Amino acid sequence: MLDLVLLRKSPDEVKAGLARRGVPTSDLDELIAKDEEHRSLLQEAERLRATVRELSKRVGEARKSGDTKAAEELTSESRAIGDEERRASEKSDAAGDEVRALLLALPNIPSDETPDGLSEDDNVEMRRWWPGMDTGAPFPSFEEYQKVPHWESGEALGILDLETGAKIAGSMFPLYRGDGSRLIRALSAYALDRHADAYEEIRPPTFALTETMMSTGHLPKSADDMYEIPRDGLWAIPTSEVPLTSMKSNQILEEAELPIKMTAATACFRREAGAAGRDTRGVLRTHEFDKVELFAYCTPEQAQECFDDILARAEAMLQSLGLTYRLLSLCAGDIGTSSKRTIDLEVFSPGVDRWLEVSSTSWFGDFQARRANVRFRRNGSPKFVNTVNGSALAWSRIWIALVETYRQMDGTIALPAVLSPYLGGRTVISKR
RNA sequence: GGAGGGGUGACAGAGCGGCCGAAUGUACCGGUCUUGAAAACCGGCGUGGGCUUGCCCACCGUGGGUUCAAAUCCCACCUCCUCCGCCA
Repeated sequence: MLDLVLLRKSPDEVKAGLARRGVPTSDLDELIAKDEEHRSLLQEAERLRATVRELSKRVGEARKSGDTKAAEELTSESRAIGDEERRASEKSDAAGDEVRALLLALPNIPSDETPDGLSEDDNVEMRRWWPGMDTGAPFPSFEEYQKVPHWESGEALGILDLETGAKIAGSMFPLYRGDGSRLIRALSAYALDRHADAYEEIRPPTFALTETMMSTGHLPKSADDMYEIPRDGLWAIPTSEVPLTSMKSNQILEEAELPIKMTAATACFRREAGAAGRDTRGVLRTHEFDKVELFAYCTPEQAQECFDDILARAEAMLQSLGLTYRLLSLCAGDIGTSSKRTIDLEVFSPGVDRWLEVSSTSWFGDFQARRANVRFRRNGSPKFVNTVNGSALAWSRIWIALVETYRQMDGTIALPAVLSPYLGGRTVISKR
């Protein structure tokens, strides 16, 4: 949520910032007008309420001194003003709700580093990494036996069974089996262990209340992209960013506690309503996937360090797995609603011959903290914290890259040695 | 799922419908005393909002209701604890 005070003080700055994401100036003018209306209604309601309180106090005094007649007069006067106050409050509250709804619908202001542009075509590739790059090796040219899409090799090896997944839950709900399943589990364990030095491991609930979904900015905007359980007022989380961001909601932290860094491995659920029919092969895009998230509550001054650390960890994991990837700086029109700045990591998949998003690191400023009401005490007065998060990493697409990149001529898959401790000492997946 | 008991400021813990934004204690901040510290003593100490900066308004789990007036009474819900039942 944007700072309403900032909008009042420097409307032009806010307008210019949001224009970069395609938000029309008229939206902000509407909000400013509604805010002014709300405040004048509020003043009127508060003035009446103060009168009622004053009169009520005098009723008590009159009663105590035995002046029944005065008490009755004051009571009826107060009653009349009370009715007036009720009507004024209703108007004021209604205007306040409208202000809140308008404010909630607005996205965050992109940071200065965020490149201009309105669609993903305007994202900026920052750099690429591939195994051996440091020692001068050229960008990898993959062998023919690596250029087999994972849905073919996965089915052949018996580690991926999309048909059965679809039978159980519908299409785009994958079913991994045998070593394919174990690989997912290994990746989560490997990641959590790597981050354990600085990030507290959390196993949060998989579902979250509507209010919780609001705090990250997933609601009200992206309701169609999420699975809802209306009977219980719950939503399946699209990322563990949701529960993690709300862990300290409505709390005032001590500045000395910050930054608070946490990591979580959870399933993530996405309806992919806007992407229906796209990337339907294999596990390129699925309704459910496992992901390890890195998250930090921090001061504004710490945000850059936290952002850099999360990005560095995501990159280090990709490098340790020997996968080719690139960094994309998302443009103003492509960053998420709540984000000020986002860098995506895309892994190269030789079988599909495409770059696949496997990580997204974002700085949110105080946008989410304002919604979740997470503050810290500085010089005695509370301020909103900053939130930063990023995936390290999303496994279904890492699974793709591993299965394709490490496919051998004989059709087996020889995985990197770092995973060996998590795969019972083995690194080769072959047909069983 | 059933029965009972709780949810008040950073924490603990009071609070006959009006004098309660809320006693008291602890913690915290400032001061006195002290070579220094501790102790003692004195003072301060919630959050948010509005405007004419001095005042006004809101907040005692959440949402309704009763009343001239609600932390206090009524209803619903959430949540925690104890006991019973069921259960991975």
